[in-house]
Formats: sequence, C-alpha cells, structure tokens
Amino acid sequence: MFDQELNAIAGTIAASLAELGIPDVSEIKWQPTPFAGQWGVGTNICFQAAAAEARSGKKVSVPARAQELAALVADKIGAPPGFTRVVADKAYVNLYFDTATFAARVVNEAASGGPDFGRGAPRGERVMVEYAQPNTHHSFHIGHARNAILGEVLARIVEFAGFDTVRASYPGDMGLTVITCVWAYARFYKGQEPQGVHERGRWIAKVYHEAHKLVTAKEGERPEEQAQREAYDAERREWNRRWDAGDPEVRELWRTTRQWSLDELADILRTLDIKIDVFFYESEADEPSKGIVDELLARGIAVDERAEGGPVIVKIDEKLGLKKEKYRTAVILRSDGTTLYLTKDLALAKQKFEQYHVERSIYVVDVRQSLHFQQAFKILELWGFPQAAKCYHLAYGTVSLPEGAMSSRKGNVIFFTDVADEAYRRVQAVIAEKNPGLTPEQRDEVSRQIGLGAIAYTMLSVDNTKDIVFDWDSALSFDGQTAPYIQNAHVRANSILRKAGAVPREASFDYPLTAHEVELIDLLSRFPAVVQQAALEYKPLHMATYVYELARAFHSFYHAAQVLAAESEQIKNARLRLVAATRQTLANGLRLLDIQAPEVM
RNA sequence: GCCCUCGUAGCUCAAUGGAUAGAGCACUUGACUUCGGAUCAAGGGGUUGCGAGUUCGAGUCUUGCCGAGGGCGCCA
Repeated sequence: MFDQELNAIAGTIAASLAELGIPDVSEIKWQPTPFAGQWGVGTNICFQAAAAEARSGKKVSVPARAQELAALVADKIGAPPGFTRVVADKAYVNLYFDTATFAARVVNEAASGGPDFGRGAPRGERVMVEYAQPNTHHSFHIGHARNAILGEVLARIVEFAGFDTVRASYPGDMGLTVITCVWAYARFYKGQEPQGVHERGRWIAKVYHEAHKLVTAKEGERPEEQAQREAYDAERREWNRRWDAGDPEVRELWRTTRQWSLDELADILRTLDIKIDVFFYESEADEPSKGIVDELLARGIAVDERAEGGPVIVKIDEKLGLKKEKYRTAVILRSDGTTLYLTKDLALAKQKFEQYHVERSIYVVDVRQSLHFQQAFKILELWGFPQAAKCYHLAYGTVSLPEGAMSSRKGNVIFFTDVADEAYRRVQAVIAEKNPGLTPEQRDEVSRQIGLGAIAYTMLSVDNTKDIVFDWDSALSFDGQTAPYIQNAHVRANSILRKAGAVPREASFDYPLTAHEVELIDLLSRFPAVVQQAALEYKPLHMATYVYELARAFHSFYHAAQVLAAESEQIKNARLRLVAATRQTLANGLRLLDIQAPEVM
C-alpha cells in the first residue's frame, strides 16, 4: 500500500550501503515494527550487510557493526514525506508513519475499494484448482466437505490474488468398487428408486455399503457362506468386465445410479456456493489414458512386462538415477490391459495442459495420496511437460472420528448434510434466545449463514497438514475463534453504519488516535499482502487467521471507543469511515473463505 | 527397510530465518439505564520432544535419535 515510498527509501538505503563499500546486499524487505504506540516498518538489512563484511575478511563484530550501519543509514534517510521519524534500533532501520496520512490512505482505500479492496493485479497466468473428487455411488461425508471447502477457498483466494482461475471437479465414477454397487442394485433392488435427491443419494450409498459386506470375507466363515461370497464376487467382476466391454444393460444401470450421486453432489455444491467450471469424469479419461501408455512405451519411459504376465511399469527411481528408493516403480497398466488411477491422472494432466492451457495445476487431495502424485508429476516430467514443475499436490489431513477412520465401505461416516442440519438447528436455538425479534425468514437465512460458516471455519482454521478428529461440539462451536465471532463483528459494524444513515465520503485522522484505532488501521493495511501470501503459499489458513484477528481488533475497538457518540464531529466521521472500511474488509475476507457475511444475526 | 507429514501452554492450534513465541477452549475475577454481551477487560500458565550443526540471529534450515500418523509395482 506504501510500496512506492518504501521502494524509494530502499533505493536510498542500498545506495548508502554501496557508498560504504557494501554493494552486494540482498533485496530489502520491510516488516512491521513491534507495536509501540505508533506503527511503522523496519528492515534488518544492516545485519546482512555487516555479515557480508565479516565474510569478506573484515574483522568486525557483526551485531555492533550492524547497529553502526543502521545509525548511518537512518541518518542518511532523514524523514521522508509521509513518515515522522527514522530510528536505528537494535540494528534495525525503522520508519514510523505519519499517523494522519497513513490512516487516511488505508481507510480510504478499503472503504472506497469496496468488494475489490485487496484484489491483486492480473498476473496473466492460468491456474487450475482440482477439488471435489468424490466417488459416485457414495454419499458426501464430512471428509469430502473439508476437501470441497479447502479447494473452493483456495480457488477464490488465487483468483482474487490475480490469477486466471479454473475450478475443476473429477468424480470417480468407474472401477470395480463403483460397479460392485451397480451389480448389487441390479441383483437386489432393481426398479426401486426413492424420491428426492437427498434420499436417493443416501440410499445408493447404503446399497454400496451392503454390497461391500457381501463380497468381503468374514471371520469364522462357514463353507456355504464362503461359497456364496465367492459367487457374488465372481458376479460383480463379470459385471465390471461387461461394463468395460460396453454392455448396454450394465451401462444403462450404471448411468442411472451414477446420476443419482451426481445430482446429490450438485445439490451440495450449490449449498456450499461452489460453481465448478469443468467436470472431468474418470470414465472419460479411461480411453485416452490407454494411448498414453503406448506413447510412454514408445519413448522408452515405460517397460512392458506383459509377455511375462506382468503389468506395464515405469521405474522412476532408476530413470532419475536415484540410489535410495523414493518415487519407486509405478504400475501404469494392469497385466490385463485395463487402466489404473495413475494412468487416468496422466491423461487428465495432459488434457489440463493442452486443452485448458494451465500453467499451474493444484490438486486438492488428501495426504494419503502423496506418493501417487509424486509419481504422477515425475512421470509427466520424464515425459517432457515443463508444467510438471508447477503441479502441486495440496495434501490435507484426514477427517476421522473419535472412534477411528471414516469409511464409506464400512458405513461409519458422518454425512455433511447431517452436520449442516444440526448446525442450522443449533443456530436457531441461539437466535431464539438472543435475538427473538428476527422474522422467520431472517431466522432461516441467518441460521444457514451462521451454521455453514461455523462448519467452514472449523475446516479452514487449522493448517491443511493437520488431521482433524470430528467432534460435534467443537465443529459447531459459536464462541471464540469461530465464524460466528467474525460474522458478529460484521453485524455490529453493519449495525453502526445503519444507525448512522450515511458514511461521510472523506474524513481526517488528524487527531490523537487510540491504540485500538491504530491496530485496526494497521490490520486493514495488511489485507492485500495476506491475499498474496495465502495465494502463493496455497494456504487458506493465513486468510482464516487474518480475518479472525481483524474481527478481534474490531470487537475491542467497539467496546473501547464510541462512534456515533464520539467526542467531536471530526472523530465521529473518521470512526464511521473506519467502521465502513472494517466492515468491507471483513466482508471481503469472509467471501474468500466461502463464509457469508450476514447483516443481522 | 525406505519415503512423506507432524511433535509448541492442561487441551485444540498459530507464528515470510528477525525484535518480549501468540490465540481459542478450560479455569479465576470484573464489565450490560452506553452504537447488539454470539462481546470486552484482567490473571495464572512455555527448557517449542532430545542432542548436535549452519547463521550476526533457529519454533522455523541441515543432521542423528525418540515418539505419533500416513504411504510403499497391477485399490482409488
């Protein structure tokens, strides 16, 4: 926000260090100074300069020399326009902003920037974010919700940061597990079809769960049970073969039941306000991926062991000349000629690069598939795709239950819609107690906004590397570091602005600001940088943390300072502008987190 | 055996190599005739798993242990 001024000062610093015979300083980075009643920025460049001198042979004590350099540099800079003073402190060169100038600029930019405050300049680079890859014939559980929310939020952040962004979904709609469900449906439930998107999706997931039990060996199985299971297993494998051969009966039942799951997925994506640009289906990647195996064989990257009854493989470590096993050997085609998950991901990547012209490709997939993606990206590299270096697997930890891992096959899952419904009920109860004046329509809307927000923030407020153990009460908490806390700050700001009627178009901050005002303004000024940081590090967590801190600063300010009853007209106008700027920034941040910013609650 | 991720307050988690390691929950105390108390203010709480190394400076980077979770040629 003060890039121009700071770049000029950085130039002055580099020049004065050069005069002292220290030309090889790295780029000067500014960081906020520790809070001391007034805010500013500082640089540690003198440490690096002194260290460089020491390395070049001069006998200097680095800390002492750094402080000496800082003093010299500070003297050289003087007090540029917009800053009140320059101080050499513990070898840092610190610049302190002129309060009124800084405050006015930050608040004006945030308040008048509106929904675009914080948006980065277009980068001319296309990014594809792939997420929401649930298998069909399952039902959407809370683990899928973590994936969808994380992916959507990353897409929103990357897009807002200035990248041309494409949202992609990749449902797994084929393979033996999917066909097992289709077979069980045909065998035991043919013709049945529950009414309602939701009911049908759940029901087919139940069929899937039952089918899996039928073909899984039990402990202490009697001979006749074993025979029955083996017969069932042979049947479903025959169905899978028929699917592969394009058998019309199998394909028709597959298409019908598959659609039930896709309908349910579409409904949930609508609930989460997720608009996917491109749907890739695993079944559509199947055929193209077979051609890729041929190409990899022709180029000597893959080895065909089918003559000896083996599969087609890529010896990745060997190709890279690695001594220790790291990427290992990957199978890219079964001995019977059918494709694997990895084969299809190679085809998908090629399509992303060539048809959608993406320069960066982010895969939001859980951490257990890390090796799979390392292998896929390395094979793409061996194959000769330069974009392979910009493929990134955003691995996130699993969502489990206190009693252990969730498993669709075992049927012990927490469905997302159940969590959303429970969140809705709990918010309704809180509203009935705290804000009974809301109309039924408002209650309905607000309960959805707060309930879904609480779920989303629970997923976003821990680093994606961490596993989450799902617990109803902590996932649906409304106190402390939660979405409702942040939403409440937005509601309060909104309430003040509503009562004020109009916000002045301009305001002067030329009065002694309180510490709360200083902190709020400081946080507002950081928002654009947080957008960039979250986008470039692929870490929505940075935004989740930031928005919470902004809300906290606002709540404190709210209690400590009067806005409408401020001591003077000038201060009232300034604070109204500040409240408007904060409300806008909270709204922008929440939007990036896929959380609604309610007007009332 | 090898690879990946992680280890920070009683619990759950933060912290672009930088200044005094911060929040929430829980616990204790205080604040509603004041812009909405889903809030605020104050308090106790830490050898950042252990050791070494790199650096002017390490919770952060390297390395060795210890511990947890995940993964490893025809599941996805």
